[in-house]
Amino acid sequence: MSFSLATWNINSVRLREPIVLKLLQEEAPDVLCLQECKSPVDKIPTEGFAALGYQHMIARGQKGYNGVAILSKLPIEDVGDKDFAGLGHARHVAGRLENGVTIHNFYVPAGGDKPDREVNEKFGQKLDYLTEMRDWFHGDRPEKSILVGDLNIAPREDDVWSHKQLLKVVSHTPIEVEHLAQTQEAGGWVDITRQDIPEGLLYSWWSYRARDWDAADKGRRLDHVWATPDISNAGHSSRILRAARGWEKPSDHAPVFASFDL
DNA sequence: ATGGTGGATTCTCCA
Repeated sequence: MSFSLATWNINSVRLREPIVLKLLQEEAPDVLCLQECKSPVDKIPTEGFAALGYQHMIARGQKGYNGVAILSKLPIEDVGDKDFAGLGHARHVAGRLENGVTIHNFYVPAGGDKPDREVNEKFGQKLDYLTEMRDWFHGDRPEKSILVGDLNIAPREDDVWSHKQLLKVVSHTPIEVEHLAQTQEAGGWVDITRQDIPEGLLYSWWSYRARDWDAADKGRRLDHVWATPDISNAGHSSRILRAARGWEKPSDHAPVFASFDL
C-alpha cells in the first residue's frame, strides 16, 4: 500500500484557502500537514477541503499566530499535542491513522533575529523547544511514526544558498544545527527528504523580501519529513513543489512531499 | 549595517 503526505507552512490558512484547494486538487496527497494557520480551529475553512475528500482534520489553533492542522482523506485519530518549552503556542499536534502510523506535525519557533539567547529571548526559546523535543523522544522512543513540519532550521551546507554567509543567521547557526541533530538522534528519526534526494542544493523557503525570489534563489530547507526506521526501511520517494512558491498570493514556503510503500 | 515584504491585528507583533 502506498501512502503520500505533504507538509506546508501556509502562512494563514484563511488567506491561502484557494492555493490549499489547488494543491489538494492537483497533487492529492493522502494527508496534508499545515503550519502557521494563524487561525482559531473553528475558523479554519474546512468545507472546501471536505468537498475534495479531506473529511478529517485535527488541528490546534490560536488567534493570529502559529497553528497547526492535519487534513486527511483517511480517518485520523487525534492523539494529542505537547506544549514544548511551555510557550502556550499551538505548535504541535499528533494523529494516528488506522494503519497504526502516527504523524507528528510541528511548527518550531523561528527564533528571532539575533542568535544569542542572552540578548534575544526567542532564540533561547527555540533551543529550549528543541531540547524538550529531544528529551520527549528520548524518553518515549517513537515507532511507526512520521514527523513533519516547519522546523525552522536548515541543517546541511547544501540546505542553504550560502553556508558561509548564513553561519550567523538564525536557522543555520551551528548551535541550532546541533540541537536539531540531537532531537533527530533521540527519536531515531531518518531524514526522508535527504535520503531520497541526497545530493545538491535543496530549498523549501524563499523570503518574501527578495525582489525576484526565483532568480535570486536564496533559499533554505526549513521544512522536513522524518520517519522512524521501521517506515524508512521500506520504499519511499520525495519531492519539493517549488512551483507553489510562484502561485498566486503564495506562502513563502513550498510544500514538501513524501510517498511511502507501507 | 540596513532594509527589504507579507499576514493578523492593532495603536505593533511576528516571520
